[in-house]
Amino acid sequence: MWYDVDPRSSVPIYQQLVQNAKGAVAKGVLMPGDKLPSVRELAALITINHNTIAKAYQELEREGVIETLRGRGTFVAARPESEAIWKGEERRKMIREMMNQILVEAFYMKMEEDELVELLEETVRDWYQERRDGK
Amino acid sequence: MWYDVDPRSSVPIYQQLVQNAKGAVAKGVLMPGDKLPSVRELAALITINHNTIAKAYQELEREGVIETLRGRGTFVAARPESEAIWKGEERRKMIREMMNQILVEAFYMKMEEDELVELLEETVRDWYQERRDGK
DNA sequence: ATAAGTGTACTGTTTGATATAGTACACATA
DNA sequence: TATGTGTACTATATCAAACAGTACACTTAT
Repeated sequence: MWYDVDPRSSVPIYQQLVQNAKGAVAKGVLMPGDKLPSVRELAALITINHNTIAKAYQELEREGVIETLRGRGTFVAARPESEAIWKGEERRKMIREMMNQILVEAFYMKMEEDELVELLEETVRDWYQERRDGK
Repeated sequence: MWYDVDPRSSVPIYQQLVQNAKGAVAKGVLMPGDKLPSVRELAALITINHNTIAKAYQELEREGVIETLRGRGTFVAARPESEAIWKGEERRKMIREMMNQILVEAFYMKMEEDELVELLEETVRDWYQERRDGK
């Protein structure tokens, strides 16, 4: 499930939840309007403190991935048509940083320019293909 | 300089040093055989504890980026012709994870498949171009 | 031989983020 | 009215990161 988590990982539990949820939404596993487990429910499911779940949900809401309605629950947000600018910038920066790391690691793997371009293109094609196929 | 660091960043200082050094070597700013500042020298330069510098140097050596010679100093390593397999795997895994994050962020930016492929290819081309030009 | 400079290895201590535990409140819904 | 929702507290424990200080084995230049 998308909320599976590794408590022994060096990456914080709440961050794992954020990444997993974002990934699940991006891949179409979670659809806009879908209800997420309540903080206490999910806390019981994966044996994690409900405050930790809440922290993850709050970050997800900050990023516009989910919407929370007091007393009702949390739901996958509808993707906004025109996104707030600062979030676009935040994501642009993230992509630049990730790409830089990839380039450096590729260098140490002695990867050729064309080889890397091919690998990245293939990865992107596959990912969008899987998404179209419903994973 | 490659050893510039932000003490207020959420990413640990020693990790910043590792990333920066790897990046500098990959871009050709640091060349094989170049001598790095001694741990105490660099510690004084950027006002960081020398143990923190040592920790960064040890990680860099573990990754095969630098070589340390007792009593002599630390130097940028010559790139090995055939790298140990597990390190290749480590880097392959890193690239996969980075790519996944890029794909997710691109999704939230409503980026089209072709658009993303183009962006990535351009980034790679530019990076290798800069490297050829000596930055 | 001596002194200075190298990485390394300790012993402590402090700080901040993470996670837990327990409780409480305001809100929505059945 | 009762239950379930997110949220907000307080308090505590744990761990990695960073600091401070010291010491040792090694290399090199004086």
